[in-house]
Amino acid sequence: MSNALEVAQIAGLVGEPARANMLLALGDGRALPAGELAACAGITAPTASEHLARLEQSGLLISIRQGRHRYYRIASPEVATMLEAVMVVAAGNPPRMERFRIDPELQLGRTCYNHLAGQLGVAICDALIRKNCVVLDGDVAHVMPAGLQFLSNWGVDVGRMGKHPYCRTCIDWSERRPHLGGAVGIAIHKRCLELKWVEHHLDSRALKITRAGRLGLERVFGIIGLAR
Amino acid sequence: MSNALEVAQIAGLVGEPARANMLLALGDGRALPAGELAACAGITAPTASEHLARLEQSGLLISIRQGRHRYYRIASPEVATMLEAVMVVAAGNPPRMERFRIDPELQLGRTCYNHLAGQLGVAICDALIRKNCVVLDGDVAHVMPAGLQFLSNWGVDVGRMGKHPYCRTCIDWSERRPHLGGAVGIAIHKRCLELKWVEHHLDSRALKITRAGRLGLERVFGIIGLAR
DNA sequence: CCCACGCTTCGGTGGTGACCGAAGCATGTC
DNA sequence: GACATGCTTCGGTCACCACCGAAGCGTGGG
Repeated sequence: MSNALEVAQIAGLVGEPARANMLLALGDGRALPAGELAACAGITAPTASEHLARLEQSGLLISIRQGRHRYYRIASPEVATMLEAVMVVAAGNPPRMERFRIDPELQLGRTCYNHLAGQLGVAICDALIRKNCVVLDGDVAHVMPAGLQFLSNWGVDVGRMGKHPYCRTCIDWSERRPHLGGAVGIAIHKRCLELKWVEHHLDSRALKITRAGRLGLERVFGIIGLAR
Repeated sequence: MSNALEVAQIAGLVGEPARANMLLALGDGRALPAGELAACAGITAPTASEHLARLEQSGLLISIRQGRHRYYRIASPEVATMLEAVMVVAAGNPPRMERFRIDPELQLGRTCYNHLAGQLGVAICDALIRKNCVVLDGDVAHVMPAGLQFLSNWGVDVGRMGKHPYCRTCIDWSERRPHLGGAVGIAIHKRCLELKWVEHHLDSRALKITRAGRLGLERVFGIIGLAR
């Protein structure tokens, strides 16, 4: 069965402490830069780069370049499922490991390196598409004239951010829907913080949507019914 | 996260072609002896022995000694799930691998090295327990006087099989219920063949239950409602 | 335009582990 | 009791690969 070779290859990628560390660090759906993953694994940048390249080539991770950083994330729900299944076995049946699922705390809103992710990030992205403010095109998003106007009215000056990663889409495996990254995504996040629509919770990733935020999101973006 | 070490250890066990071959060969719930697994993997007995010992020690496989053979099988549904999850990733998303589930052909009845397994094996074991013919005790089964009588009436002389592996229980991960192995299990299988209650199907593992078999199983054992 | 920073590529080193042959042990068979 | 069979243990060999330092490349900031 030549199949066993492929199985062994995939499992072998996970079967190395440094790589396992990196994969587990990405387990909550975040995208992390190579350098940080190297630190997680306790190895130097060259070694990490080698590992990450192999993980990407084999389809376990995907990466996007953003400036001089390169963000890696889990490639698909299938990969997440596999990692979870390995964790279940690794934990031994009795102790009954906590699952490799996204923390409920993070499900609603979280930051994905400076921009909004989770259900909130997806909802905002959807709203902007519905309003013809942005148009998705692969992994980039084009901000339409209506979008410039809309965001400007809301207090985000998108006009004078000339840098390359203008507006990108970003998908993590836990939500299978895109949210907005890039400079525009970062600006939206910043504005939400200014308006106190969201506030950072516990650690720096989880976001709490405030009462004002719920009202504002409904009034400005037409977003209703976000899970509590 | 020390957890990553354990994850890597488990995944690393699968991440070796020889071991992956052996695990996949056991994927349909059978129990196979070490020598046969060595052949599956294309390695010599010493190497296979080493691998199998590690797989058992880590809880991926369990083994029973039976005479001078040692039968290995998948230790738990969790392990099977993990292997399946790895196969899904290994196959790449597009080709959509056939699942690591028991062949439906084998679900109803199959042989587990000379004795009956699958739903049929479990049903017979249940019936004998219900009739107070056997009592399970860990991985051995005691045949009660009523059982000697019952089996003798049915045409199986259990009295003069004095060998060690008299009657054992055997659980494969696909059915989570025991069936009978050992000399008694083998004799039952043999008698079913003599009576033409079952016949071998396609390859040598899948069993077909004949019309006479359904009638007989109901009349003698009180077994009804086996899936078609 | 130059420097700082993050990532990648390149060689070279060291340790781990897969593998086998030979010998040993247990079990079943004649 | 002697032999065959199946598995295990033991040593030794070899290949692979994780790892790092140094150098190279591209991007962003001053």
